[in-house]
Amino acid sequence: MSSTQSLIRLTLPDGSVREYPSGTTGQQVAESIGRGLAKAAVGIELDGEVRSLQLPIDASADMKILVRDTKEGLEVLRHSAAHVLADAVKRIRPKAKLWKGPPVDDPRYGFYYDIDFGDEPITADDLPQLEELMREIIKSDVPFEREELPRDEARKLMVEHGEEYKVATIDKIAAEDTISFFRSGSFVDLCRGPHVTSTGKIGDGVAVLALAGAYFGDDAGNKMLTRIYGHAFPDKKSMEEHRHNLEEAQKRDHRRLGVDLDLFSTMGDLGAGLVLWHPKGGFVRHKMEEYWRNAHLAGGYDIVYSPHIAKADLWQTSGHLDFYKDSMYSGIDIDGAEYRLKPMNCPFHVQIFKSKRRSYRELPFRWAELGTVYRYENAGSLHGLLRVRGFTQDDAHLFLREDQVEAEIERCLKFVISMLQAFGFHEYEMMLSTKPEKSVGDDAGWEKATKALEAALKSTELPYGIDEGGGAFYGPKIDVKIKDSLGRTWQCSTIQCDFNLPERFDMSYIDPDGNRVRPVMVHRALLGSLERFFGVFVEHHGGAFPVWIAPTQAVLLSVGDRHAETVRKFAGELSGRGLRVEADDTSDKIGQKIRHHLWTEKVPMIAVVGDKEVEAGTVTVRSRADGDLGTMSVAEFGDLLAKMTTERS
RNA sequence: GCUGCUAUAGCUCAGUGGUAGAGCACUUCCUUGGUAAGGAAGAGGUCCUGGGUUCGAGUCCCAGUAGCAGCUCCA
Repeated sequence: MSSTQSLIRLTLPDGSVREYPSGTTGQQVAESIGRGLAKAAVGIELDGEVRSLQLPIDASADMKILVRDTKEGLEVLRHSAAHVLADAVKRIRPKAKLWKGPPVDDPRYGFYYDIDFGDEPITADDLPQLEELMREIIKSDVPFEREELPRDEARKLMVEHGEEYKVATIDKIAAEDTISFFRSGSFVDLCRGPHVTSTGKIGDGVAVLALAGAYFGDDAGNKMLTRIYGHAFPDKKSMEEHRHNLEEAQKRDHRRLGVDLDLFSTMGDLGAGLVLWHPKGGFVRHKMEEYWRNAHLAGGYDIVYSPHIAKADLWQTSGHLDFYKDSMYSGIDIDGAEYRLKPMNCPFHVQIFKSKRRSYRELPFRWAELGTVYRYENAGSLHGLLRVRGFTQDDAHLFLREDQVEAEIERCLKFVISMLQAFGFHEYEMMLSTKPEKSVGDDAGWEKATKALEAALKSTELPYGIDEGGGAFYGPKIDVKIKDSLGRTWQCSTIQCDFNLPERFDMSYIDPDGNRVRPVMVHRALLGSLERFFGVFVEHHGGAFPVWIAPTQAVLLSVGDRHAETVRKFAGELSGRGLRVEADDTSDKIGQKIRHHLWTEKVPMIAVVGDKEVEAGTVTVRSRADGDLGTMSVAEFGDLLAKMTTERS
């Protein structure tokens, strides 16, 4: 360390400046400020760089002490927990070879460690033992000691330990970078850090959660290693809350609710990734589509339809066979020509455009279709309704003159937001993706289109991010992510400019001077895939659909058998008004009926009919969301349901 | 596609190489009641499919199919 005892000046976040001898460690600084702080500290930020507490500081800098419950502090905590997990693993499998163990930003897991177990694999049954070992290591409170080694010594150390992946990592570390290790007791791991000062600082909020495969180097061409997922929180209580949240998410899983509420199924003999819509799920989807169609017709769109298959030539011209052949189903021979199932709707809409000569006076065209497409997805990526092989896009294509682009995109984005709000999503994350390295179309076109997208984003006055180089090869795009009731985000909506297809299909319209001019093409989907959106919608509402879209809006319950006739009569009156109301005239007890309809079947409203109600021609209403709504006439109850239906609540 | 795990009643799941089980749901009966489970009886099975080992396979082995967790991919 520095032999000169010069002083360094550290500026803390509150603006105060403290002087220390050069070489003072972050830990010592924290202790000098306060014992409580020193205890909570897990790392420091020095001029914006996160570092370990045990490192000496040898220059003046802005310094922030990271405590365990900040974002940066948690990363250090979780990184250290990963290190302890590796230590635990080596105790039960000394021959295991370590690859990497970073903290991760995932709602379910805090960190993982990728390990090659060779011919001594572990199973899920070993996870509790690993968690127990981690707790022991944490309890023994062994110091984390950081040391730097010259390259050849570092290499030798890892070769001695049989850590071939670590040796490979060392060989990849740039010459000017230092090679550091962290020791805790007898365990040593090549690691950049930062780590907490001792294992005890990790605390008792740790868990070992799951086991999975992961490619070495995250490359599908490489060998598959075993990934162990864990989590670490500042305290035990947070960990318990996390487990509780995982359970809550499980209860809302659309695959679970799909079975429980009899909405849809994907299993059976029809083939993986294909969906059967049962009557109730079909009804909800029907209501979604009905709203969608009406909104499009009101919003200046025309509705078009296209077939499920087309000649391979069309997909050759569009470029799909060149770019996405692996994801397209193989050809079908029809009268000696090859046909393909459609993976997208756009070429058909282009064909509609090309079916006659188009004038500048006709533009813009806004053509929308609920078009069912088929894509071959890897078997392992299929997931309920969220990732399937046959799905319906709420697709539309705009064909525009250049002077219409900006206004149309703004109109589009506003439409996206109103549609998402109609389905109960009110929080968004929007992202503008710009020109990637490989692209078609000239720079001027890209710039104009990107500006038009950005102007539309600005007009919404909502925040958005920019993904530089994240656009498709054929044009820039806006993606909208929605946030659900559990705070998870889902990408559904997209607005994409396309410079490729108009070119490939040689599209044109006639301008005022009689010249042929290329139209601008915009693809957009509001809900994305209906299957996927339905899945997200189910999870967002936990299966408890709002009145306007619920398959059954209300059930009338008879208290005793003598009310059966009246309850059927009342339900008939309400059904006659176009409301989806059923009667439960069975002789179950009222408590059981309420439990069944309101809680198990998640019907939004129930109404009880007993002696009093028969006498007065009323019903006593209870809402799933708002509880007891009191007694009202049958007509009033009908008005309430009708009002909720039109207001989409 | 890859790694690992799983497949028994409508659902959730027990099941030790030797006669197929439970809870909930369902049907019927009793109960006639007032806002989150009244009682009794009954019915319900291609133990995923196909091979193999064995006197004998739901159970062990192999393959396929489907699902789960993750990785890779996602126009």
